[in-house]
Formats: sequence, structure tokens, C-alpha cells
Amino acid sequence: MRERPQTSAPAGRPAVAARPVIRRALLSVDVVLFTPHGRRLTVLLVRATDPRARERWELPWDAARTEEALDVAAARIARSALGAGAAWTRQVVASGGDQRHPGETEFSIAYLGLVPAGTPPPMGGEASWFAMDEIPPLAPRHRAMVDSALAMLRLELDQSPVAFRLLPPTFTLSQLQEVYEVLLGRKLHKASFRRALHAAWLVEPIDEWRSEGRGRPAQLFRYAPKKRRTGRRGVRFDLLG
Amino acid sequence: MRERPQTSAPAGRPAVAARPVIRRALLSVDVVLFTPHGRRLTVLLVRATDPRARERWELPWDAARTEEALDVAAARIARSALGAGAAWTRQVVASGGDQRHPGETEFSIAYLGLVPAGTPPPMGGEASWFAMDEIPPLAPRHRAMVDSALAMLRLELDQSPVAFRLLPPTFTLSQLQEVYEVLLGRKLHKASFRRALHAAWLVEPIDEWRSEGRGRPAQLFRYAPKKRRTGRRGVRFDLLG
DNA sequence: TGACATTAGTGACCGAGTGTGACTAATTCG
DNA sequence: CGAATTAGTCACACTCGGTCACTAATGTCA
Repeated sequence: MRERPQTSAPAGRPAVAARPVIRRALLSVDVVLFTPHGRRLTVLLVRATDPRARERWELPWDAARTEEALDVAAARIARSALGAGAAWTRQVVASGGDQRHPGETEFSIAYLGLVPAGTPPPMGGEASWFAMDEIPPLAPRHRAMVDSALAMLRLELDQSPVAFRLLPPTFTLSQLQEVYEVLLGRKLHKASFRRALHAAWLVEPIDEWRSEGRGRPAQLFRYAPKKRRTGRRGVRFDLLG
Repeated sequence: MRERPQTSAPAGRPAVAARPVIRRALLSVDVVLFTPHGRRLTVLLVRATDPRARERWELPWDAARTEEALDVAAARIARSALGAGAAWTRQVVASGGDQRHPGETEFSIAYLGLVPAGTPPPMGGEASWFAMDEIPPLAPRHRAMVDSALAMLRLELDQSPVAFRLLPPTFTLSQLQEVYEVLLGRKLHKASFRRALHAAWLVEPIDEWRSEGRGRPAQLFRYAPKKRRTGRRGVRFDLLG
């Protein structure tokens, strides 16, 4: 799943690469960027900048700066590692010194970022997408952040329309369903999925069709939420756990 | 709603009170403790330790210690402020220097804690419960933490059985429903509530009845989740927002 | 003491929502 | 052409959730 390092001039990741590798920061901001690759969810990792690092890969991160808000820092770090900004970010978890950080920082704040499908990592092989089940060894704190970020993403899935952030501006309903299936980790029934989607007035069809190989061409849709749904319903004890 | 400061010897809050008020910490851990008082949700505030503080009340907090995990610190701070430990804690949010902290710390990590109904604050009037709509002026970062903590609590409400942490070990179903109503901020229908609760096998009746004033005495229940509910259902687009 | 208010608890109806299978539609491949 | 494949819809059965109506057990008060 890891994308081949393109054989080109090493560019990209200016700010993160320029981070002084010796200084030991008290607080770091670390970013877990997700994007779908086919039926698999992938995470962006960058090569360890410190040559003495125990692991060869790590999450994009940098020391927190006192003059910069945390979410601004997360956006900056994502942009440095990816070249482009994330479509959506959200704070995940703060963790302390009981788990080792690749930069030996005392505390860390992890952010989650979503990147639309098809966004390549910058050239030079300094950053690559890894499927969730093929993630190389990471420092324990980074490994925990990845798991927490995925859990947070799944939590967020039925609170905000995050799935659309993982898709290009126009997409087919099969693509959308595939994203939901990847995030939920289970298959969904086509008819149910479309019925619920239609009832929520979240997407609108555009006058374009896309044919991918064999089979009937699919209509393209765009995310365009129409109404406030008044829906909120009763207490759902059945999904406690 | 604020409880009268009992006129007794000033005890309690040893660790927090002993915090050096001058030292400017980089990172603080702040705790938002909730408990229900009748039909209102209340938050624990302590008197500002620094006499030069702009606000007279603040959330219990302390500087983060590098040798102590964050959740351990939160538990310690809760115990210092309340005398007893919280029944459940959860990390809420990390915030940075764009909002003023009463201790002028650069970064803060907020924790949410639930305290069973009926737990009094320690003697001496150094700590009191305040209803959500009667919270005195707080430093902006603390004010934001309270709001985030309530939002997180409501989110958590249908993910884990947190409501039971706000009740004593045995309770009536009316009490349980009242807690849900306070947390959700709306009335629930009795029959629906009980039907859903019964179907989820979360509580079991004990052989005791309690009569509170007039009306039929209510049976007491205890939290005792029985089965794994297999229930998970389809995508709920309708509650996106 | 007996009517009434009050709170607890349950049964039943009904409409909306959900899981499911079966169907039609439009394309590619051989 | 027909088979395979993917897109899209319909209809049925069942569940779930909102609601009303009723019974039950207590305290209050005339």
C-alpha cells in the first residue's frame, strides 16, 4: 500500500525537515492524516528526521509554539508534511510521558486530519501513505495516537458529515458508500444506505455520469446539505458500550 | 444553587491549596467536575488561590508533572478539590495561549469528571457546586472548558453508560430518567424511556422500594449490564450536524 | 373515612424507520 | 447476441419510537 518513493529531486516538508532534531521540547503537536485508497484507509507517515531514532517512520509533528494556537499548529504541520492542507482537522487526545515519543517530548497533543482521496504525498519519498494494517513500527505514543485518531474518526462519523471530506468534490454514491464501509468496518445494504441518504437531503445530483470499467455508469453527486433535519430522537441505550 | 459555606474549620484541598501561586507553568491540567442537584447539573469551582486573580472562582487545576500521567494528574486534582475521587473521568480538550488561564499557563488540558449525586464539597467554603446557568465569571479558558466538558458529556451519553455515574449505586427509574433529561436538556417520555431501558438489559431491580413524599413508592434498581447487545444499526444521516 | 392529587408502572396502537430480497437499467466483454 | 457487472429502485415485513390511556400505590385534606 505504501506508495513508491518517486525518483525525483527531494523537495517538500520544509518546516518539519528544518526542525532542530536535538532540542527536547516539552509539548509537541502530532498529526494523523487519513485518506482512503480503494477499500483501505491509509495514514501519512514521514521518515524519521533524527537518524538516531529507533523507528524509521513517524507521524508528522513539531514542537508547540506558545504564540500559535494548537489547531493552527496542526494545520501548519499537516501542510508541511503533505504539501496541501487537510480538508478537516480535529483534536484527538493529549498524552503524557508514560509512552515514548520519537522526539522525547514530555507531552503531546494529537490531531486528526482528513485528506480527500487521490491526494498524493509530496515527491521525494519523505512521506508515504500506509494502510492501517501495514503500518510500520512506530514509537508507542505515535502508535496509540493512530488508534485514537481512528476511534475518534468513527465517533465523529455520525456527528458530522466527515465522510464527505474523504472524497473529491464530486463522487458517486457507490464511492460514498465505500467510504462509510471502510470507516465502519462493515458492509452496508445499498438500498438502506441510499434511502437514508436521500431522506437527509445531504447530496444533490449533478448532470454528469462516470463509467468505471464495466457496468452501468454512475451518476455523480456533490455534497450540498439542504435542510436542518429536526430528527433527534429518543435515548439509544442499545448502542451503549 | 451554590451551597452555603459551612462554618467549620478550613480543611480540604491540601495539594491544590499548596500549589505555589507565583510559578508560571507551561502546561496545566484542569478538571470540570459535574454532579446533579435535583433537576440541575452543577459544576465544582474552587476559590482563586492567587489573591491577584481577576476572577474569584476557578476550576480545580494544577501544573502538569512530567513524571505523572495526565489522567493520574486529573484524578489527583479531583481528589484534592472534592475530598473524594470522581466516579468517572475523561479527557476533554487541550487549549492554548489564545485564551487566558487563571494561572497564566501557556497550554492546558481539561478533564471531565462525574460525581454521584449527593456528594458534598469539602468543608470550609473553598469549593462549591454551581448550577450551569449560575456560574460566576471565570477566566476565558476555564469558561470554554466548562462548555466543552458539557458538550463532551452529552456526546458520551450515548456511547457509554455515563449517566449511571451520576447516581448512587441504587436509584429509581425516575431518578435515572431525570439525569438523562438534565443531560439532554429536554423531557423524555416515560414509557419510551423504560421500554428502551428494559430492552437493553442495563439495570436490574432490587427488592427495595423508596417512597419520596406523596405518590406510589418507586422500586429501586442497580446498574447491572447483562448482555452484549448486538444491535448496531445502519448509518444515521439524520443526526448529522 | 373517602375523594383527590401525585407519582410509579404497564399495555396497546400507530406511523416512521430499517433490513432485506428482488427487480429493472445501462454498460463492457466475449 | 447473451452473460457478467455495476447502478439504481421498489416493495414487503418487521422493529422501533412517540403517544395515549389505563392501573397501582401512596399522601393529603375535607
